[in-house]
Amino acid sequence: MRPPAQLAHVFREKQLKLTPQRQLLFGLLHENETHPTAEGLFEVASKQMPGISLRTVYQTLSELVEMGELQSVDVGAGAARFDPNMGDHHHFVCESCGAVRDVEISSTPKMRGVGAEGCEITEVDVVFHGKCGRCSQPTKRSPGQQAKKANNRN
Amino acid sequence: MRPPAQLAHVFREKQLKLTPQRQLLFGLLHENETHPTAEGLFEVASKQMPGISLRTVYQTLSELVEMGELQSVDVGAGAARFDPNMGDHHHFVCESCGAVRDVEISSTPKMRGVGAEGCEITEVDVVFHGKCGRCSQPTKRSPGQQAKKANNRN
DNA sequence: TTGTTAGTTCGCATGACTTGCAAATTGGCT
DNA sequence: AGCCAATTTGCAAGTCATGCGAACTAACAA
Repeated sequence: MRPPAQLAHVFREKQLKLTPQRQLLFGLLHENETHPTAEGLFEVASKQMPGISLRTVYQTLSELVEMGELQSVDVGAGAARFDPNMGDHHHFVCESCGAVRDVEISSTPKMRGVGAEGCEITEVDVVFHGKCGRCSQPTKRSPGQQAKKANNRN
Repeated sequence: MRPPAQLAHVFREKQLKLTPQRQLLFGLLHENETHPTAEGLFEVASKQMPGISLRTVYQTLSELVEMGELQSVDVGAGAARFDPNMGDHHHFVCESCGAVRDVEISSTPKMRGVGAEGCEITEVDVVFHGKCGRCSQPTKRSPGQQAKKANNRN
């Protein structure tokens, strides 16, 4: 993962101004492994920069995604998650505590069957759903991260 | 895929009334391979039953999903798609024309790495993005189904 | 056939998440 | 210091989906 130190370089390269908001958000993202939502990142950012706008968080996240510095992860329910890990990986969602984890897979799946030949595949998204190690072991204490809202969109 | 003829059986089994709206929607879904959205299904249904409510379409789709007769497919952008194919399969989305197709994969991906052992996986969703055969061959005429809205959520 | 009633439909309000817009502000340069 | 285009911000608006209650009806009984 690219360290926060290269933030200035990243923005300048794209002719974007180095504002305090962007510095903060970029830093928070890279020290955060929880795949936060825009709202979640906003809450964290607000503690260090009380007046920051949720609109700015959305705006900055979109820019970073466009710049290829960040990926937006759709886990099938609720708000988009943001992930600074741009390497080849996929995601696991604990349906019990809501945590989202990066995971590697044994091999990238291939399409089979009629019609599969003519397609140009540009991206493959794999999302595993289930219970994480903590949530599937009820004898131990509950995990730190809770799913704040059920958000059963699907 | 279960034929529409079993509709009455399916509903009765769950103590649900066999209303004209449910009959229509169930039938439309099973003769439709395009993975329609609730809105799309509503438009088609409206032609055969002018007064039908979009609310009823959402309601019925939710019921069918809960009954395990239908699956809701999230392709990462825009509204949920509905798929009567409950067999083991995944999806391909053409980013050019917006079409969604069922696809089989060579093998279900497995999680690897630290922490992967303790997890109980209940579902694996794979979505391929790219260009379908028609859209990747510009010499032929354009496909019938167009993506009505860009809906760049991600 | 008619009556009863719990299950349904429907329209509107509301909610979650995200983007559009324009005024105010500010970073980067001279 | 001063300029100006980029940025931030708050609010309105958009998309997709669900909550709610009044009106309606399928299914069963008499």
